[in-house]
Amino acid sequence: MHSFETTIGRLRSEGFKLTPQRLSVIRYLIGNTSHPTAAVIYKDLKRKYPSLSFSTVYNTLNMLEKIGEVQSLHLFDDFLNYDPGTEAHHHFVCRSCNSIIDIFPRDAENVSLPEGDISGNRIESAQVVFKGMCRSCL
Amino acid sequence: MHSFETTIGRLRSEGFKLTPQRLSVIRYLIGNTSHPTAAVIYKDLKRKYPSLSFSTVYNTLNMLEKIGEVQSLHLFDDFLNYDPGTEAHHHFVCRSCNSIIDIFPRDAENVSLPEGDISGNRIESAQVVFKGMCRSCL
DNA sequence: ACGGTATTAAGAATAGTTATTGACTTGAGC
DNA sequence: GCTCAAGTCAATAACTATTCTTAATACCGT
Repeated sequence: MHSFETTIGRLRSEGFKLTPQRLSVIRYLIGNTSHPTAAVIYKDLKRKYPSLSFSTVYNTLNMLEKIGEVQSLHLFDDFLNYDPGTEAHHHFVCRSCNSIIDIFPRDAENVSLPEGDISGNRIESAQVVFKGMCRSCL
Repeated sequence: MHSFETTIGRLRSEGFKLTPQRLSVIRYLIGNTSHPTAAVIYKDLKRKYPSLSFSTVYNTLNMLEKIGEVQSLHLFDDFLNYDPGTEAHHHFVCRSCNSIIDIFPRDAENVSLPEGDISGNRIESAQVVFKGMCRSCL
């Protein structure tokens, strides 16, 4: 996710209106590395915006995903986690505490993935999901 | 997934009964590289077993997953695909035809993943998902 | 073959996400 | 600042893949 200013600039230029609800979701996500679910975002923002509805959270997340400001992650069976990371990166999922940890290329020197094509199929993106025990649970 | 004989031997030794429904799902999956969904398995087997129910397909798949004979894949938003591959491998998903292609280590010499730990987190498994255009759609 | 018990079939239930609806709000042009 | 069309909001209904429930059935050791 880009800076607050850049993000709302992008929304404006895409024709989206800047509502307080949208701005609050954006503010919530910027710099957030916890990969929150829609439910968590809703619960947290509900305190400040008691009239906030679930649909608005989903609508905003889907809008942000469409313009590439957030990414939804299917790491668990029953819900999505939202990741405001823009830079390409991977994820580590702890099987004990279920936390999701970003793994950036600079921390993953041993990760090397092919580019171009593999077995004749053209690669456009690649995502690695590591599973195990996170440093806090070891 | 192992051979038919090995797989039913494992079921037997784990105390599971060998019902025609289970055997039909196992036969359907062995050697199947199409990564079928539960719905597809159900539809296909329904012809031979008109009384087959959806729950039985799910129950059987969950049982097979529990003993490690199949793996469920969360590659799409709304459903799971089942993979009878036992050997560790990765996947390529075509954004055009949505097909899922197995990528085995022998075909992925350029894929190298860390072992042991990453950023202090202990890695127990790793899954790579490539997305792009498959050779048939190029 | 029998009996105990796991499994099945059918349908209801669940839960996360999406769609619908009708009232409201935003913001561009005057 | 005002008006109005376009778009958004909140509430709730709908959707769908998967799981659960329950009574009836079928497997398998004896």
